[in-house]
Amino acid sequence: MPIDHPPSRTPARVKDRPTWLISRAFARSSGILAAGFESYGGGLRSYHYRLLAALDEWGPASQADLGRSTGIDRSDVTAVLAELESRRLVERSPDPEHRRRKIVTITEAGVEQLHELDTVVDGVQEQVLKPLTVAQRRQFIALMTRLLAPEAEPTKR
Amino acid sequence: MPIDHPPSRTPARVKDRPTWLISRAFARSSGILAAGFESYGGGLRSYHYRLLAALDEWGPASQADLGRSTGIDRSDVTAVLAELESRRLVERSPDPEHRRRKIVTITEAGVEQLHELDTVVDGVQEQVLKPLTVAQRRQFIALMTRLLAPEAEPTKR
DNA sequence: CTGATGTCAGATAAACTGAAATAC
DNA sequence: CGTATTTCAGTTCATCTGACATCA
Repeated sequence: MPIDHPPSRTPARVKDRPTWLISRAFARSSGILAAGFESYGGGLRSYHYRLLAALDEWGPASQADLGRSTGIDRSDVTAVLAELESRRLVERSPDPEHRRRKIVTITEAGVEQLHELDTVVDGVQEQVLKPLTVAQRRQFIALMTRLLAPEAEPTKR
Repeated sequence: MPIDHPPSRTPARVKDRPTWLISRAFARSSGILAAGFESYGGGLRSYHYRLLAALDEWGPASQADLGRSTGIDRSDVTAVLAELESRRLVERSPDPEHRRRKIVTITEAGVEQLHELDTVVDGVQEQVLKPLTVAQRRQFIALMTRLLAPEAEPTKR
């Protein structure tokens, strides 16, 4: 019984289970994204971008709060923030009210870096969403946002 | 300037760049999915499922073809297939016409296993898509499918 | 020779786990 | 004491890279 698997297609059973579509879409877009960041250079990656974006949008925060707002594990927040700090893109200072806690602030340089990364991400965006019309992109974003609504959130393994 | 980061929300700048929404959605759904597979036990994971599904839907194929049709790298196909074969879920026999090539076939047991994994994935599905209505799910699948259309495919890092 | 195939050894990014020290 | 925060060490899964021998 010969053989003629279609080139990179998703089986119907998998198509009926959009979890897999998300996963495939992620593989594609995160590959392109990683390539974008890497070719931009500087060794910054998606975690860095997410943290800078959160700090820029919502202002200073403790590391634990950053973890909660970005969905990044605290232990990873610590590590990535240390990298950002060594590049002077953020500053960490102890909270006077809770000396254990550290308050993280984005610097001027951090804001600039964020804007540059924005252009990288925008380029990736264009590639990934190319197959969709403008209206479809709007729909897509709306649906994705709904999927990620906090009420639906409890993820825990 | 005090601090009150919202719990697990996506910054607006990131929201305007749906690449990130895909990535977050993936993190959530793949976490739930991994949990589903793990609690089902047996040590099978997403690659195993993808390969079994492709074999079930499109029939026997060479390993290279499997890699192309599923989007899994051929080196990973080799490894995962070896695991599947040791569980007698697939069989590999040399292609008489190309002695280098191996023809992979799903076994009876493999088909059964696949059906059981389907129920696991269906459960995950329900959780992940809970926030969407039936009509929205249809839309969502359509958009995702379009995003993954083969014409849009060339991914290479 | 070219090009496809299967295999191996290894690297990476994102996510997660568990434990510990510190502070409230 | 219990609880929250930061940090460290280590693991997993999916993915990708480079190399190599085999063969059409």
